[in-house]
Amino acid sequence: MTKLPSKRKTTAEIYQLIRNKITSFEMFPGDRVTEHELADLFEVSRTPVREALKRLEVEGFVSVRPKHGCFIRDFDIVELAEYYDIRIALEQLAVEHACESMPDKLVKQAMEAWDPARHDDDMARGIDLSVKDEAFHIGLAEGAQKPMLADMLRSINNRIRIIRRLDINADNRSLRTYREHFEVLQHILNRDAGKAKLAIKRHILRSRDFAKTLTLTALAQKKAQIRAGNTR
Amino acid sequence: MTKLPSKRKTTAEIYQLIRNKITSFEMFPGDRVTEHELADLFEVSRTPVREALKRLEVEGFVSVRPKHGCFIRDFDIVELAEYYDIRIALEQLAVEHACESMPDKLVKQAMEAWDPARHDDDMARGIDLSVKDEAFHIGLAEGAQKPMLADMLRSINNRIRIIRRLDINADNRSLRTYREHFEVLQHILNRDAGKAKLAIKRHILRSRDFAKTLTLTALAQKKAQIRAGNTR
DNA sequence: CGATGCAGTGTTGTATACAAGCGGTGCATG
DNA sequence: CATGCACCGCTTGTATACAACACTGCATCG
Repeated sequence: MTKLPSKRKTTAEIYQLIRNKITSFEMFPGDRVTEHELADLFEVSRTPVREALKRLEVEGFVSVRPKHGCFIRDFDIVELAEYYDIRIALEQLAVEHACESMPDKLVKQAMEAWDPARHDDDMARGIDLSVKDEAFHIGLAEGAQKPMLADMLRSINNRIRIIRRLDINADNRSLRTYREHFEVLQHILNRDAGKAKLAIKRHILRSRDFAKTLTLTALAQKKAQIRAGNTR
Repeated sequence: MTKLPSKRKTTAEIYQLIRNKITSFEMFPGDRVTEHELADLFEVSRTPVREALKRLEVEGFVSVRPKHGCFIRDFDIVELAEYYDIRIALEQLAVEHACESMPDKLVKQAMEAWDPARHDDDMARGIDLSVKDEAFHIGLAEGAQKPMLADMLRSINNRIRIIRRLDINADNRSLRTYREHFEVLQHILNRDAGKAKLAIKRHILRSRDFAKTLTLTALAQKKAQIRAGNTR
């Protein structure tokens, strides 16, 4: 977040900036913003703001009411659960295909990366676990050579991130993640689709429960904060 | 396609127009178009064309290379198969949830609509089967009260339609569609998730094979046409 | 003869000006 | 006092002008 002497910003940058403002709770669900405000704020014209908002709209971050304004979309925990359900279905499919066609070499590479023995070292080196985690799940679909499936998982992750705004880093669940990922990979290496599918399902279910509680507490905290210092 | 005396067109209309040009093979995969061309063609400014293209890009119809132009996206049959696989996974999920929570009333309504006895009558009345078919599949997810799942199915259908450009109407498979849909609904009414999932899987697999051959022949025909009257 | 620099042209990216539509406010009227 | 209606401001939708950049082709130099 260094503030370089305001060079001309591009649409992609505006998109990121707004997205950050939403996910970091700087803009709260239900808030209304206008294209003009954002344009002034970022010191660009309305055009790139508009394009960024369009993109954010299809991704579900905001909804723009014609001639009226742009609203930060609300979300609910039911929606989150639904997305995790969908993830289970899709990732079981990915794992199944991976058992059939993911090359041993790739599987072994992934196993190295997720060897539980590496956990402490990774943590010490400040690896961003949320990024690594996402790469794992997408990687299964890509390893199975299902690019469209991978795309779809990416877009679901985008939407989940809207809801689950916290990163997975600072929790005590990280070692468990290594173990669970490693287990899935072992089953894939053994070409045991049944076990692999079960393992990935259990893993995602656990992530879901974890994400749910985490989100609820964070949201409650934020709401309390706002209620306390009602400076808007 | 009536050509009203060119009233001012809106972004949504431009979107539809371009989309039609693509799906009807008026623009062929690999073709390059510029925003300016399209703007002139439709007699609007570049702005709405640009927005329409952005939308078409996220939906996979075109890909715009920065500062270079906009290209009609190519596709391949492997991609099609992958989407059908994904559909199987998602629709099995939808059916499973439908068995749990879709109200009897909705199921019976759908059964009425898909009663094989109705087939001839529907055909005589010129019902658009492709629309009705899509409504069935989406309807299962909606009936199970999984709006996000329904959304996802919609977007997959969009992408499948890019590839499978022909409508399902003029074929000899329509009665079979009625029977297969009816069977799925029967299982849902009986709350037999196992059988329902199997039935929907078989149904989609059959659609897939059908779509594949249909697309291949249509594409071949079109290519032959172009090769014959090479008027570009 | 080949490679490389360089300018020209065409395309998208961005800024700005103008049009159109919706909502709210305030006034007039019953 | 309630209600309808007109006007005004604010917001998005569209048009146009300008900027920046990538590719192409040619000329020039090794």
